[in-house]
Amino acid sequence: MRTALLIKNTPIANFMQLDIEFLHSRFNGLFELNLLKELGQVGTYMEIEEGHVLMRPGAYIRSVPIILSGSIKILRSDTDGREALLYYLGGMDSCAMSLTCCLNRRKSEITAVAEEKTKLISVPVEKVEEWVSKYSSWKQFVFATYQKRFDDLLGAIDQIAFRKLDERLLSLLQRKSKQCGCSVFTVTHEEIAGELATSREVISRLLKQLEKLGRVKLSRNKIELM
Amino acid sequence: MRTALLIKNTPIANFMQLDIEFLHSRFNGLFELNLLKELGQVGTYMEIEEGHVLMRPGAYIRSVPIILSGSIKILRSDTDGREALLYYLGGMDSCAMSLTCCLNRRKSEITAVAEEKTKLISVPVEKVEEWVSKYSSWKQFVFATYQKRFDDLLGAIDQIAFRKLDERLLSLLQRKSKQCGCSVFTVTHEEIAGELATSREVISRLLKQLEKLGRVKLSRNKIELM
DNA sequence: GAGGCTCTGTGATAATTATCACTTACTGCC
DNA sequence: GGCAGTAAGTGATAATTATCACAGAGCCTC
Repeated sequence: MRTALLIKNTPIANFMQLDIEFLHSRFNGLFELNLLKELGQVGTYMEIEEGHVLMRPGAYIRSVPIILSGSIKILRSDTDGREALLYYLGGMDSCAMSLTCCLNRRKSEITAVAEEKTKLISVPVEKVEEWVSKYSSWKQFVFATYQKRFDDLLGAIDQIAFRKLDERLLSLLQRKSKQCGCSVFTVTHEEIAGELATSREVISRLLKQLEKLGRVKLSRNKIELM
Repeated sequence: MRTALLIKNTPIANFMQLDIEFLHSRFNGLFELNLLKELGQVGTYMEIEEGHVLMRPGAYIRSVPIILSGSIKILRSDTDGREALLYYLGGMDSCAMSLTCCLNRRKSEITAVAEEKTKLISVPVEKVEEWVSKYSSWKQFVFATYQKRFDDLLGAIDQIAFRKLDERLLSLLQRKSKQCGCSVFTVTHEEIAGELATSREVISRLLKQLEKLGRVKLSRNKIELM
């Protein structure tokens, strides 16, 4: 069963207006003042619950997110339901896929899921394009986003192409631990299997192996990294 | 031995000045006239022999190529010499990695090899950046390049993460056949193994299997796709 | 036509990963 | 406490991929 994500499709909470002080404190230095003003007018603040699916393959994308806090994981899905983790989006990150899709009016080719409670600003597609010409800081931001995601994808390919599953598993656990800022985190073997494009049994076994080596401690829905 | 590529490092031939008529015929509609003029002044025309290595991991990149004809394959290498094909660059394509590196003065993280005799224009790094602000057609070109390479990488991940080696092999052969425009092409099992991040023996066996199925015909340095 | 080089074929075997079919464990809820 | 539902553990077995160790084939050169 790879549809575990789908049933956690909890609603988005806390829409609110963006005031300029808030934006200024967050984006000062990154975006110019006029851009911040426009962002305040047309951007939408959102809080996304953990597990919420922000984007699915085939869906049209009408906005680009800028993550303020929390994290979003981006997965690639193939036709028969298998998945692979591409990368995480964290603070001040944005999504290259949504940029591409917005700028070209294309459908999403990835899945985006909130890994934890996440706060973000959503920018409507028309502005994404308009601002590229209008604000040099936005143009820089868009370039930087492409570059970061490109690097992330190269990293994903390194893992998938060159590393064995046990190594990939360990580095995924380390990333998750880093992300939540503590050594113990909530995750099922099934979910990990999805991110590493393999099956649950395989992950269960590898985890048991790691536990025997004293690298992790396992319990239901939870993994502690030693 | 994965260094087969290195020994084919034949020199670049035929530097020449670019005249405006030539550029116009190639880029008409894509680039505006003033950009074409500048391109003629600072761009360098090159013909690259098959097998020439244009770029290696760790090298600084001082120019961005625009491919006029032929094709370049882009490989990712890991620390212990293994390689994986990322994508091909063909007509009017450019390389996102070199853009990223140029714009950030970073070192290359990929290998680029001419798959066949290739003609290209090389644009110096300073201009790449300058033109993004100066010419909207260049900005569009850079965006489009990022987007295309991003898609290519997603495609590479699909193959590596979700497909079995025999399928990947077959689709690689099909791509090569398409590239050279004919059903028979020159390649060694070793080279294919490098592109698919596996070993020569594995490829030899899979090819034999395909031959038994009547999908290919094998001979030394050559594969014919049925 | 005899070496020498690279490329290819292949047996034997191991390591890794995948699948099937269960069992067992944990949690929440009535 | 009993039941339902999800998560995790595990044996058996298969499929896939990797490695090692050669043998033979094709081709170039002297």
